[in-house]
Amino acid sequence: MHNYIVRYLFVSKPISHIVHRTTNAPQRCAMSKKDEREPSTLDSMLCFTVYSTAHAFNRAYKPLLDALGLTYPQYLAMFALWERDDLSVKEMGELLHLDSGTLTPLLKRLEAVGLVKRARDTADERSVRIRLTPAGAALRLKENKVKQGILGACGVTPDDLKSLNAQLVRVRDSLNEHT
Amino acid sequence: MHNYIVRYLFVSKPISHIVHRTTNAPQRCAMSKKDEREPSTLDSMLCFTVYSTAHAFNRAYKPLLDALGLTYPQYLAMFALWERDDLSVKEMGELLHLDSGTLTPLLKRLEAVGLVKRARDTADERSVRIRLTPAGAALRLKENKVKQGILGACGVTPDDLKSLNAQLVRVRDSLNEHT
DNA sequence: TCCTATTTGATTGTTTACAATTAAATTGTA
DNA sequence: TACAATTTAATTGTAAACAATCAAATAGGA
Repeated sequence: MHNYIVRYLFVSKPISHIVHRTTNAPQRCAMSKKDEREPSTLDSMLCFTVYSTAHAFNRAYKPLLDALGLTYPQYLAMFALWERDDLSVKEMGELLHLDSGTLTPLLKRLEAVGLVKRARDTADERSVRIRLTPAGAALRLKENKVKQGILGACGVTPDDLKSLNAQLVRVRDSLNEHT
Repeated sequence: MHNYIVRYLFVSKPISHIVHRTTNAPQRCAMSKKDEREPSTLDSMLCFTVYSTAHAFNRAYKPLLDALGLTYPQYLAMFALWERDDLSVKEMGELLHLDSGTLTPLLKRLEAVGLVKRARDTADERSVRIRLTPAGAALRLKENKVKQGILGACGVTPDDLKSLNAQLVRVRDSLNEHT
C-alpha cells in the first residue's frame, strides 16, 4: 500500500515522519482562487525567462537535430567549425562561451562518430586543434532544414527577432563584464 | 615529450594518425586578416544568444548564491516556494518548465540541507508535496541582495528589461506550443 | 642558460537536464 | 465490483556545464 514510500522515497531514511505525520496542510480545495493559475513572479524575471527559453529552444531543436545525430551543444560546436574550420579548443571555447571541461568530452564524442578530428598542434603542443572530417563538412548540407524549422516555431518576425537578439547580446555581454 | 598525447588524449586509441600526421593545415599566420575577431554568425542566432545568456546569468548569480548555499536551479525552486508554499513536484515542474527527473534529485538535495520537506500527499499518495522548513522560509530574507546584484550587472534600464522580458516570454511560449 | 610563471587542455567530482522506463495509486468503465 | 487506462514520481542512463586541480609545453626573465 505504501510501497511507493518503501521502494523509492526514503530508502535510506526512517519513514516515520511521513507515514505518521499529522500535519494539517492547507487544503487545496480551500485555495481554489489561488490555484487559478495566478501568473508567477518568475515570469517577470529576465533571468528565469532566459533560462526557460534556453530549455524551450533545446526541446524545439531536439527532433530536428535527432535527424543529424547531434545534441544542441554539439550542433553549436559543428556550426562554429562550419564557419571556420581548424579551431583550437580554446578558440572554440571563446566562441561558445564554454570551457575545456565541457568541450573536451563533447569533442571526443564528435570524434567518436567521425565528424571531427582532434590533433595536437605541431607548432604548439599545448593546444589541440579541431578539424572537420569530410563527413563533418558534408553534414552542413543537411543543416538548412534545422534553422528553417526553428524560425517558424519562434513566432516572431525576422525584424523583431533581430532587435530582440541585439538587446539580449547587450545584456549577456554586460553580465560577462561584471563577472 | 609527447607525454600529453600518451597520458590524456588517445589513451585507448592508436596514436599513429596524430604523431605521424602529415596534414598541411591552413597556416594561421597566413590567415591573420580572418583572425582579427570577425564577428561570429553565432551571435546573430537568437537560439545561441539565449543559450549563452543563460550561462552568463548562471555565472553572474554564482558568487551571490554561494552565500546562500544554493545553485541557480535550486534558487528557482526556493523562489517558487517563497511565492507559494506547498507545491507538488508536478506543480513546481510546470512553474519551472522542468520534469521529475530533474526535480527529484534537486529537491532531495534541498531536503538534505534542511530547506524543504518532502511528503506524500495523504489525499493522493501518488503526489509528493514540497514545503518550506522554517530555515527555508527564513532564507528569503537574505535573498534581496541577490536580485539587486544581478539587476546592476544586466546593464539595462528597468523599462528595457521589462519589454525585453515580455518579448522573450512570447518566443518561449511560441516554442513550447510548437513542440 | 636555467628557472619560474603562464598557457593549454585533460581530469575529477558535483549538479543539472531529459528520454525512457518502471511502480504505485487513482480514475474511469463495463 | 473488477480491470484497464491514466497520473504521478522515481529510476536509469546519457550528456552537458563548471569548479578545482593537474600535467605538459611554452614563454619570459635573471
